[in-house]
Amino acid sequence: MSEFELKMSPRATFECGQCFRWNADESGVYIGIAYGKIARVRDVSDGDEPRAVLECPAEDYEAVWRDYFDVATDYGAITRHVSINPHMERAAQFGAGIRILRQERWEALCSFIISQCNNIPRIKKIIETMCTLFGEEISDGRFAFPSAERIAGLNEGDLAPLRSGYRARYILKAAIATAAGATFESKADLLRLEGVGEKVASCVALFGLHDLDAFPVDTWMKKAIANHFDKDFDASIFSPYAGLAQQYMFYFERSGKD
DNA sequence: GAACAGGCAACTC
DNA sequence: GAGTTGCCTGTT
Repeated sequence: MSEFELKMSPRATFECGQCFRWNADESGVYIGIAYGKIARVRDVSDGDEPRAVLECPAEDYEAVWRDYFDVATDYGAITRHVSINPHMERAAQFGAGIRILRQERWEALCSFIISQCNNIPRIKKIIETMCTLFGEEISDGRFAFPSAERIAGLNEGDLAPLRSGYRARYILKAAIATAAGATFESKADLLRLEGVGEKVASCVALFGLHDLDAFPVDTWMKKAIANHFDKDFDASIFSPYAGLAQQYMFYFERSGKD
């Protein structure tokens, strides 16, 4: 096992609503699974700069985590770009150390289909059940996210234990399209899927395609916009990094620290 | 028991 | 094209 330092805040990154498979243990260390690999991340910040240590096999860092945690992007520069007014400066301060994870496309698509009209604990529960039932076991009791091919071979009855309700049909359709080799390169591509509307497509574009200009608007974002911007608000004021602005706004609004 | 929840699609005017 | 409603399920 090796250790790698990351300039990020685990809490801000994992609790800002972008991912569902990172959970803190009793000592506050986050354990997560992505791309079929498992890792631990702990906060080691001492002063202003958010810092974390990632524990994983060295080969996994090269193969998966370096890109996943987006270490090559200069977040200082793009944070300054979106800090266009005092409110955004405060939001960016509060969310300091947020990184937009480069998640797997299929996992992001499936996860955000499940997210519609659902709260985070329930979304996590459905996803974990799905992984346990259909994912590959990668270590004791820990499962990878199931492949689109595996899900595409199931039917609605197979998905019934997830209790995902009417979303089950959307999950299957997305899995079949993905397994059949459909390429989702943009939000417009995603919008053609049944059960994928503006909000879900924006989330998948931002978190699964790393389109940093995607700007998902849910009820929290509607509140944030209403509270802090004019009626003629347009996310393009943050372009081409509206997605990072969205994460800061969302995380800050939900914190109630405003 | 009814309303609601971090949405979508199909339908109405 | 703006507004309304049904949809599964779990929680309040």
